[in-house]
Amino acid sequence: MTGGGRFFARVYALAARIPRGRVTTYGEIARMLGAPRAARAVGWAMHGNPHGAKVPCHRVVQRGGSCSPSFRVGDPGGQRRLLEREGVRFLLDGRVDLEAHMWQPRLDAARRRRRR
DNA sequence: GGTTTGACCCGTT
DNA sequence: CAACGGGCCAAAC
Repeated sequence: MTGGGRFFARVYALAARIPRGRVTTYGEIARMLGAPRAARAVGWAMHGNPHGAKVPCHRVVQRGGSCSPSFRVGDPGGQRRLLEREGVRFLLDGRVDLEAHMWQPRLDAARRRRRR
């Protein structure tokens, strides 16, 4: 509501909730926040991410599953390496298999309940 | 308080 | 399939 840049805070909070080995898209985050057109703003929040490693921004990819074009962690393809390290599988095109790794809070919660 | 920017998304060429 | 342009939104300058 009111005030201010709660938007960023919400983006960070949501991104921080992304489980390991799971990914989501900027647009999806925007949608969860109630602003389906604010994908750009989400990317911006990540750009100014003050929380550092607290917010796994590397788990946020583009809609098609491709890694962010300007994502630099010091090494080219660093994001992919990080994701692969978490067990995320990549397609031959170099894109994340969203079908398999798209973060779905609902399913994740259910999965936890089953202790999967 | 208007202008610029930016780690996006989608339709068209 | 790659390139281009327009739209949308929220912060920084």
